[in-house]
Amino acid sequence: MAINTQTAEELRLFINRIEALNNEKANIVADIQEVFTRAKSTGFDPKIMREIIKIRSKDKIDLEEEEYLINAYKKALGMEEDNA
Amino acid sequence: MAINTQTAEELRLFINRIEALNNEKANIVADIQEVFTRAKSTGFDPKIMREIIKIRSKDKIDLEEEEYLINAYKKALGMEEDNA
Amino acid sequence: MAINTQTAEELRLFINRIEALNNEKANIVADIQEVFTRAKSTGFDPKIMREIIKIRSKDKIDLEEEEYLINAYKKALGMEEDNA
Amino acid sequence: MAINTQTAEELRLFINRIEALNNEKANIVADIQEVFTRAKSTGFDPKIMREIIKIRSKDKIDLEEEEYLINAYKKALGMEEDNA
DNA sequence: TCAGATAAAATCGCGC
DNA sequence: GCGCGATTTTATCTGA
Repeated sequence: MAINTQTAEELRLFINRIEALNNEKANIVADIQEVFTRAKSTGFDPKIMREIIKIRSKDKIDLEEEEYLINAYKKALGMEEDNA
Repeated sequence: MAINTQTAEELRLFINRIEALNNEKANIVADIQEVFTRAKSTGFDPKIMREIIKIRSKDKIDLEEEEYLINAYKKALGMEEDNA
Repeated sequence: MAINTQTAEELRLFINRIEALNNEKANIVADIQEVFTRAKSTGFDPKIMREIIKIRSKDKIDLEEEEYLINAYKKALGMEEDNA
Repeated sequence: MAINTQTAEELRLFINRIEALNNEKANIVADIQEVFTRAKSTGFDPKIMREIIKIRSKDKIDLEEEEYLINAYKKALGMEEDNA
């Protein structure tokens, strides 16, 4: 075999570590799913919840820039702007 | 073989027809991609364009309902509503 | 506003074109659905048909992929790749 | 407003929980990144490592899938499935 | 920065 | 009708 024992062992450790972290990640993703499911069964709309979470995670400047662009495009297309 | 010639031929025709339609669909998807790419190189933001297209395809009532919910959730969380 | 008449017209053309292509795509998707429906009423199982279509589209790709993976393994083990 | 104090508190808890889990997830993703970076600086190719990890996670799934596809073919040809 | 790959999210269709 | 699984669409990430 062209690869030496030392190197093979290092690779094995890296791979194992990443696979363990991937498992942890999968567990957390499952937990998140479960919270959304419980929230839904309590009567909350998961889609709106995702919207809220997204808004809270984005900083205000980005949101304003995005909204500004949307309004500019709407106006260019002759659509009415948000006035609400 | 357990399946008769007549049936096999029918299946073959259905499959062929679907595969042809899938090809047409793939071509159209590629065309859409190309338009987005050209729009981008002209200076338009594809993400905002997608937003606009989504807004135009949704009817007004759905949008208002969604916005109403978002504001209700924001208020429940002590976040400020959109007043812009 | 940030978008002048010239630019607004360009944007309008891009959006219109994409919306038209989206409509074409929706029509084709509906056609595909209709073929599946007819096939089903003829006695074929749509799920199995989808499997067959998937297999047929993947067969060629899989062979190439397999060769690629073999080379990846070899490389990871310090063996030389096929260059043929 | 449509959401009373009790309900608002429930919503707040759900959102907080999800945001906390999202943070944990982000930390793990950062850890994974860091392992790849260290492995790369040790001389391993991250792309190949990803391939290996993918292969290892798919190996078992692929075997089950292959068997399933064989049955799909048999069924499509009117032959009986394995029931073992 | 950009295209191509990867992962996440939304949508659709089935069965219970 | 509602969750569940599969497909498709969207967003993020990586390497060139």
